[in-house]
Amino acid sequence: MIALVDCNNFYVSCERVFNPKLEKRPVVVLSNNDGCIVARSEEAKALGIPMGAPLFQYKDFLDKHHVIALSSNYTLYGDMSERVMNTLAEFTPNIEIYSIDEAFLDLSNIAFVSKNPDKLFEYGVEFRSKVLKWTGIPVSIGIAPTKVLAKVASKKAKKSNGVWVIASEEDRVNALSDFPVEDLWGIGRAYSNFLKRRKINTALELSRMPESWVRKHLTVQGVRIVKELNGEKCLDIEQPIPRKSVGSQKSFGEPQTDFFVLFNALASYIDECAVKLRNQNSVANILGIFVATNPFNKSEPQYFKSRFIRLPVPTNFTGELIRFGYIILKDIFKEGYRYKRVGVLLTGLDSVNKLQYNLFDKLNREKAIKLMEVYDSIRKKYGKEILKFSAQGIGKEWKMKQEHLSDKFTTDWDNILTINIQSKQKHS
DNA sequence: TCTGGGGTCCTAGGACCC
DNA sequence: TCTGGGGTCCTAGGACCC
Repeated sequence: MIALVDCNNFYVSCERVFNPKLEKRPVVVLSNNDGCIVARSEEAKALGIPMGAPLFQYKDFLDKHHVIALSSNYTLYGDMSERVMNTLAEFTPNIEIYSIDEAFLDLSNIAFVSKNPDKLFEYGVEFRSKVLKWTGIPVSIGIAPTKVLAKVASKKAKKSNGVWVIASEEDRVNALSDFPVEDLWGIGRAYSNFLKRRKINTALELSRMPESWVRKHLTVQGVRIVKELNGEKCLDIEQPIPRKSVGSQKSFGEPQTDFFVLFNALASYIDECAVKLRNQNSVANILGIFVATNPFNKSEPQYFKSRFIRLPVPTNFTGELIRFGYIILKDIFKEGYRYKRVGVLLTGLDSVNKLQYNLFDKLNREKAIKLMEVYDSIRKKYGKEILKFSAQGIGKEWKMKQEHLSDKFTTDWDNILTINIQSKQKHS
């Protein structure tokens, strides 16, 4: 059996751990630049605030209903996620961290489960209360024979008491018969529109479609979903593998027109990516850069341009990547546009060990590697702001908007939580 | 005026290799 | 008149996930 553990309203729950005033009140967390609503408490969902709604369209509504809006604090969420995952890993080493707030667990090697196969629900309940106690984060747990069914079970769990088990054939048919097809893992908007046009509305109905039909219209991924819905395992608990690409793109707080402002931002994004490459011992063969205006602003001239190059030597050296980034940006940047975004994508990743050198290489690679080791260790110890490439600049023009940011409670000593105990009783 | 960011997988066509 | 087969890489687009 497989368990899917999914944190409830994760970003909101992280904020609530450190700010109890947010309990039982409608709370939303915003995307970068305070642009869209990307997480909602149950109270906020009950008010009918949709996922992904632009903040400016809902500002009045939020004020009217006293909804608290917070900027996203990824430093905090990342650290809280690690705590949750470490707690899960205490139960079984066979765990796949699927996203910042979700993990699949293989229950087959857990002694209690194999000894008491009929007590999965009780096991889930205990599991859930342990995670809550240890981390402060409420989770939902779905337990089933396949990943897709475990996903279904976890959604069911969210709407009941936090735990849902699909064990028998009867459980399976019951769970799928009223499960909307658009809520299935792997069925997005395009596919669900397509299926509904053909009167396939529930997961059970989809599970009964012939394989050839599914293959034709939903590709092999659809076939896997259907098989898993029928209890046939197609998707394994996966061990972490190195990423195949690393990218970074961010909207500016304000539109930018100056080449060097774009270049400063680009250099910063390249640095972020290069750090990720070094952390997983990868080098990139291909570097891609793009620039874009704001596609929502129909009244302004639009411009989007991207260009990819193959690097002469695969690399993860920030300085070298910035140098090539500059050349590409020079090439694709056009004067006279109000740019909203610049981005970088590094692909064709290889392991450092497979590195092929170039006969005409002028860079002292050994020195570059040592330099980056020092660079990374200093920044790890004293924070990312302590040391930068000059190309990143010191300007704040392009930085994103974060007007309602909470503190880094768990990762910065200066932000550690203080608690004022106020009591009327003197000897409490 | 204001609309996120970081990923994966699949398909299909064309260029090119031997 | 009749013109193969097996493969990779690249690009672009579309779908999906959180």
